[in-house]
Amino acid sequence: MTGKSFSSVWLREPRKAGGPGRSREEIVKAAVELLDEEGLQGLSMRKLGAKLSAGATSVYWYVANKDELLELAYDEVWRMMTVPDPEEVGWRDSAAALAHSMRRVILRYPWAADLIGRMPALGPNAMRVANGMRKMFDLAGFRGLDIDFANSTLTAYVFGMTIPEVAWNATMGDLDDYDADKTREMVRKAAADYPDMLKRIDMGSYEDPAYMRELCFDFGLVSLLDGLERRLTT
Amino acid sequence: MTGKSFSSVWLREPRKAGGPGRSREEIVKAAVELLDEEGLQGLSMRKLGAKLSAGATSVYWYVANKDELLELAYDEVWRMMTVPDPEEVGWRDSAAALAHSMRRVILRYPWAADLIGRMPALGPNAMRVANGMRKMFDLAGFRGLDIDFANSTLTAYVFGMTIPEVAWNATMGDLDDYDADKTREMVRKAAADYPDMLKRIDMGSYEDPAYMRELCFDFGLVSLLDGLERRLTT
DNA sequence: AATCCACTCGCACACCGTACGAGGATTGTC
DNA sequence: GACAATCCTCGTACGGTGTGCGAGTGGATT
Repeated sequence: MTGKSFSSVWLREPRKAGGPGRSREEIVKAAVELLDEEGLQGLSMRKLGAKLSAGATSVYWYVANKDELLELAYDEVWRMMTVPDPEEVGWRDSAAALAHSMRRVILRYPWAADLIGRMPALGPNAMRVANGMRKMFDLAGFRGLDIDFANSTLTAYVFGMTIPEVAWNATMGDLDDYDADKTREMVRKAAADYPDMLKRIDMGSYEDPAYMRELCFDFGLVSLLDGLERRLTT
Repeated sequence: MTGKSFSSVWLREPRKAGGPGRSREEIVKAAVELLDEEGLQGLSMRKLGAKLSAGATSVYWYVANKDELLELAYDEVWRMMTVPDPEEVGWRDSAAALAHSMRRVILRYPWAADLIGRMPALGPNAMRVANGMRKMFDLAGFRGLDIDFANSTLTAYVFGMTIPEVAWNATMGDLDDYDADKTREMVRKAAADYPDMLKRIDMGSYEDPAYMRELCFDFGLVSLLDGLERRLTT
C-alpha cells in the first residue's frame, strides 16, 4: 500500500495542445484575475468556468484538479520576483533587494500567502528565482550545503515575516478609526495580565502601522544579513 | 459601510456556562484529537459532532463558527511551547531553546502549520509565550520597539522555516524508496535548465533528509542570533 | 404548576470539487 | 465525398462542506 504519492503539474507531461481549444495561459490569467478580485476563497471551478464563458467542468481538460490550477497561478507570483545581478551590486545589496522584492510581490498578491509553504514551488519561475539565489550566495562565498542553507534561511525569514502581514491587512487593514479603537480596546483585554504588552499596544497606536511593519522587516533583514556575513569571515 | 470587522473568540464574552451541557475543554480536546488523526482537512463540524456523540450542529452553541473552534485548538498548540527563564541561562541559549521548542511543537502538530499566520494568536497561551519572549529580549538589552522587532524576527524565521518542513513531510515523508527515486527523477527534469541545482539534488539524495533539515535550521538560527547580538553591541 | 433558559438537533440551503460519459467539433486519411 | 480518430465541451450527479433556523427537551427557579 503506497500512500498518496507526491504530485505536481510541473512533474508530468501536459496534454498535447493540438486543437483550437482554450490555452493554459488563458485559464491561468483568468484564475489570477479571480484570485486578485476575490481572494483564495473566492476562486471556485464554477466561477472560473463562468469567467471563461465555459461550463463548470471544462477546465478539467487542461488541469487534473484544483491544486494543479493553484500551482500554475502560484508560479505566476514567482514570475514577479526579481533577483538583481549580484555581480553588479554585491551580494548583500542583491539579497536585500530580493527580499524586498519578495515581500512586495506577496503584499500585492495576498492570496499567494496561503499557498506559500503548502504548495510545492517547482514551476519555471520559482526555479529561476531559486537558481538566482544560489548564484548570489555562491558569489558571496558560501560553499556546498551552506548555499542551500543560506537560501532557505532568507526565504524563511521573508515569508515568515510577510505572511502574517498579509493576514493583518486582510482583517485589520480596512477598519475605520472607530472600529480600530474598539478592536484595540478588546486586544488590551486579552493582554490584561501582561503590563509590558499593554504599554506596547498603546504605544503602537500612535504610529502608522504600515511604516512600522516596514521598519520591523528591515530590522530583521539587516540582522539576518549581518549574521550570514559573519559566517563568511570566520 | 464598514467592512467585515475583526473578530476572535478571545475578544468576546463566552456564553455563561450554567447548565449541564458539554464544556468548551471537552470540545477542544475532541477537536485536537480529530486534527491529530486526520489533519486540518479531516476536521468537519459533522465529524466533531459524531465524535462527541452529539448532533452535527450542537457545537455551535459553544462556538460561533468553525474559525473560532480552530482558534481554540490553535492556542492549545501554543500551550506546548516553553520559554526558558532567560535569567538562568542567558538570552541566547534561551532564544535558541525557544526556537527549537517552537519547531518541535509544530512538527508534532502539523495541522497547526496551516493556521500560523492566517489566524490571530490572541489566546492565553500565545500571550504567555509572547510575554516570555518580550522579557527575554528585554533582558538581552533590547529597548523600546526593538524588543518587538526582535520578537517578530525570531518567530518569522522559525515559522518560515518550519511550515515548509511540515508540507514536505506531508507529501514526501511517507514515500518508499522506489517512489522517492521516481519523484527525484522528475524533480531533476523540472530543474533541467540549471546545472547547479541538479548537482545539489543528486548530492542531497545521499543524506538523511530529517537530519539535513535540522542542520539547516541550526545554520539559520545561529546566523540570526549572531545578527541580533550584533545589534546590541553597536 | 408555571415559567424560564441552557442546550440539542433535524432539516434545509447554498455552495464546493470532481467523476463520468454522451455529445460536438475539428482534423487526417482514403 | 465518407469515415474514423482525436480534441474538447459540458450537463448531470454524487458526496461532501459550513451553518441559519426553529422546534423541542429537560432541569432549575419562582
